[in-house]
Amino acid sequence: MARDKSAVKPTEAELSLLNILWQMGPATVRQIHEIVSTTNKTGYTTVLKILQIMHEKSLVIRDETNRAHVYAAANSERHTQSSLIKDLISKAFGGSTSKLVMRAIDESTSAEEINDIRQLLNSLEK
Amino acid sequence: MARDKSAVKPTEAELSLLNILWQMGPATVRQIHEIVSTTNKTGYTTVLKILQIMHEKSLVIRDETNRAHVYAAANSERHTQSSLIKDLISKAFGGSTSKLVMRAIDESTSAEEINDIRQLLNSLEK
DNA sequence: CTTTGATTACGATTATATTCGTAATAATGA
DNA sequence: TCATTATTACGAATATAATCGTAATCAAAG
Repeated sequence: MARDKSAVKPTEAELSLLNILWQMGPATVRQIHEIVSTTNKTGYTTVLKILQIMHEKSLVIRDETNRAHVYAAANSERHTQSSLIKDLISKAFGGSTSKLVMRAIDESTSAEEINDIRQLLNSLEK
Repeated sequence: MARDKSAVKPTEAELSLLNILWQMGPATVRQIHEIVSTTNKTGYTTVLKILQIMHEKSLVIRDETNRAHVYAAANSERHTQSSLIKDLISKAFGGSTSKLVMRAIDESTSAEEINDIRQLLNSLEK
């Protein structure tokens, strides 16, 4: 049976490519690899292969019109972030969002970020 | 070179055993397996093997005084939760805690949980 | 002491993730 | 056309994770 698309969790390497795609928008392997190689030594075909696997998993969509295929994230950054958080909340926080938030905020959290969170809470209906 | 202990991230199977250990306190393989088998069909030796690997990684400590070794989590739940969150924040939220909190709170978050979070914010110095 | 049962140790198997070399293919321009 | 270059396709190698069967070991009961 085919795995439910929404249940697909990107691996670490896949997530790093998604981050690039969310930032750049649709891009070729070459463009993506250019960014990747600024921070690590991963080879071109490695990036290509990961993108091909991501395509099989429907984590990215691919425009094959031109010789150099153009890849784009299949899901929004927001959607993916939500699913990663939900996963972590269920596996490490007994399903409690507030416990996660309590752990997320610590001495290293800047006053600015705390303010942002305060404003978010103020803007809630509940 | 040996991997930095604090950098060891439990795998999914390992985290599920840690959850049990945090809840039960120190326990034998048999006790742990008993809990595990209420929710899935994992065999006894599988649980044993994972615990042995966790011991090598220093994710658990082991009391070998008796025939049946007694395992306990090496790090607190709090500490582990913090490190898992920091990891997620850096890999999926560009290092921004407030972005994570914003995604964590959604329509499915209960009013109680929101209140808990409000109280946490009120109790902060910043 | 010896048998029986429980436990740990070990190694093999399977699955997934990551990496990259080489081959095949397509496009370009000389 | 044909050689060169860029790109994708394919398959293999390595690493880690997860699983479990079997062997070795130990302890308790008889």
